[in-house]
Amino acid sequence: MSDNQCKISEAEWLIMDVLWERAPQTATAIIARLKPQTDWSPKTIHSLISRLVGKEALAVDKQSSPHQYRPLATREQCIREEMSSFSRRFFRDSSFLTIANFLQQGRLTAEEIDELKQILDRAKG
Amino acid sequence: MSDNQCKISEAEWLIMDVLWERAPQTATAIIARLKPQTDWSPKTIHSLISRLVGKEALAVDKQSSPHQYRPLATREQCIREEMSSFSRRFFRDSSFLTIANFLQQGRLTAEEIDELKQILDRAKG
DNA sequence: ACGGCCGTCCTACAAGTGTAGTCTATATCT
DNA sequence: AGATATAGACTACACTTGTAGGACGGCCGT
Repeated sequence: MSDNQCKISEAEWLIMDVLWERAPQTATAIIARLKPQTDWSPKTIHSLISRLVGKEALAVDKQSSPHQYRPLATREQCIREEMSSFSRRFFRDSSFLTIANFLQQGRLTAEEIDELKQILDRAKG
Repeated sequence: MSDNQCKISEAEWLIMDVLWERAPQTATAIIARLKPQTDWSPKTIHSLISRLVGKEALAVDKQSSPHQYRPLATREQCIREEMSSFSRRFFRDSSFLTIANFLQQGRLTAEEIDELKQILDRAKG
């Protein structure tokens, strides 16, 4: 049971995204960065940051003042977990079914379709 | 804002899946069906069913006794909502990015790859 | 040096979720 | 018919999530 279960909530992802973009950053910087896309009070953002530290998704550098925050996992790792869990919940863990369904619902340009086919070819080789 | 926001939780999805497989069914039948895959008490399942009725994901036929339950939306509709929300949260609503990422992480057989390419071809035509 | 604003740590509180128990009427077995 | 099991409505309770507020102690500007 070596966890590694990030379990980052929807609101918390916004914080993580800011820090995945650039790290480390202070709370104030994160607040400034999120100002345009959310209407959260700075207090709310502080709370979310604390929770993320609590669930060990973020590390704090308490030496520097104000504290600096930094993600403990890469976005890729966390995304991978989310994708796995999504496949498991909705498509009985079948990558094929998952992708086929996204393909059928997706709005894709001709260029994107070509690019996806190239990815598929590389996957085969 | 005509909702249609199913917002079916993870545990509730198991109930829905049973009824999407076959409907209508009684609580007892659902409980029996879920017996192998969960260790839920029958009470728990009754609770989940009630909540689903409450959020209008299930309809009840109160004429028959015991009551018969039936989904109010198709699995396809609900899955579509989940897929949209997943794309939005993790891939800035880009179908392309979503699919490309699933492709890169997916374990696919050669046959599945070919089939996906066919889907892509049909999508282009 | 003082008044404010901000950083940190705590606390709050409602809604949603997982997981069940109580109570009452009804249906079933013997 | 009496004993027993079940359904269905309601209640319970801890944990997570969204969304803050309060207290206290520094740093910044005047």
